[in-house]
Amino acid sequence: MKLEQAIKSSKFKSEVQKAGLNILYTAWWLKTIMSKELKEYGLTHEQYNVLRILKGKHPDVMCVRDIACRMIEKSSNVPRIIDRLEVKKLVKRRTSAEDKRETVITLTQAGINMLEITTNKIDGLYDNTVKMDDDCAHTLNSLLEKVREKEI
Amino acid sequence: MKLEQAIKSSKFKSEVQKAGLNILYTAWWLKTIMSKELKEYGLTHEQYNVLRILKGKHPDVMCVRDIACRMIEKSSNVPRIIDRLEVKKLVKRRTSAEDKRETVITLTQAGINMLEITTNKIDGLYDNTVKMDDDCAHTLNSLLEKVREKEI
DNA sequence: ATTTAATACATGTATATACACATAATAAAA
DNA sequence: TTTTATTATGTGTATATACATGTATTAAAT
Repeated sequence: MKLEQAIKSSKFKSEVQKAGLNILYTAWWLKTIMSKELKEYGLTHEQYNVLRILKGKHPDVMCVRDIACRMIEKSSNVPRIIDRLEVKKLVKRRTSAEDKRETVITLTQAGINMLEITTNKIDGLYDNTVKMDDDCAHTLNSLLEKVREKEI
Repeated sequence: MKLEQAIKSSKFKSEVQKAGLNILYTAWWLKTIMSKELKEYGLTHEQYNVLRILKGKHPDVMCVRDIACRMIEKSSNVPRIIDRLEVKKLVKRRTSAEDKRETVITLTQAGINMLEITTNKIDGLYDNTVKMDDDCAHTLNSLLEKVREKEI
C-alpha cells in the first residue's frame, strides 16, 4: 500500500518530510509482521532482539550494558526484558564474579531452541514478504545512512 | 553513524535483512530527535501526530476512528492519547449529535498555537538535521514502498 | 417490532519506551 | 587509606503499543 493510502494524506511539506513519515510507517509495518510471526511462540519483537544478541556471543555470557548497546532501540529497558526471558527460562542470569555490579546473562538450551525456530520463521518472512533484490536493498541501506548523516 | 557501529554487529544474513534493521534503527533515531524537539512543550511524538491530523480537517471535528486510520502506528490507542491532549486543553471532545456512539474532537486555540510552534521546530529539524536532496528522498520513498510491496 | 449483528468508543492488562533516581560495587583521587 | 566519583544495574513513573473485552448505540434481519 502506498504511504498516501496508509495514512490518508497526500500533501507533504517536502519529499524529505514524506521520507520521514515513510520510514516511521515502514518500521511499524515491519515490526507488526515480525511480531505476528513471533506471537505463537510468546515472544515479543524486543525479546527476540535480546535473544539474537545473546546468541552472537554464546556460549560466553554478556552483561546488561553489552546487550543494551547492541539493541536497535537504545532506550530499551534491558533488565526488564531479561526479567521476562528469565521467567520463560530462555536465559539464565547471575552476578559476575569479576565485577559484582555486573549481571551476566546466557541463553539456556531452551533459549537456543526457541531462537532456532523463530529465526527460521523470520528468515522465511524476509524470503516471502520483504522480498527485494540485493541492489535495491544496498541502495536503500546507503540512503538510510544518508538520512542519519548529521548525527546528534 | 553506520548501522554496524550503531548496533555493534557486522554480519547480516542478507542485504535485505540488513535493510530491515536499518529501517528499524533509523525510525528509532528519527523518533528520538523529534521527541527531543517536542519535549520542552510537554508533547510526545504521538500526541503531536494526533494534533497534526486534527489540523488537517480544522475547523471541522473528527471522530476517533477517523484519527486512528490516519495514525502512522495503526495500533495506537487514540482515545487515551486524546485523554492526555484534553487534560492539556489542546483539544475539545464531545459526543456526536448525529451518532451518539461517536466522540468528536477538535483543536482548541491553545492547540492551534502549540501546533504552530512545534511544527516550526520540526521543520527546522528537517532543514538542519535530516538534510537530503529531493532526488535522494524520492528514491528512498520508492524503495520503502518496494519493501512493503507484498502487503499482508 | 423485536431480535441480532455490527459499530464506536472506552477500559483493562501485559509489555515496551523514555527517563529519573536509588543502590551497590569499583575506580580514582586526596 | 579514606573519600569521592564513576559505573552497572535495578526500580519507579508516565506514556505508548498491542490486544482483548465491555458497553452503548445504530443498523440489519426476521
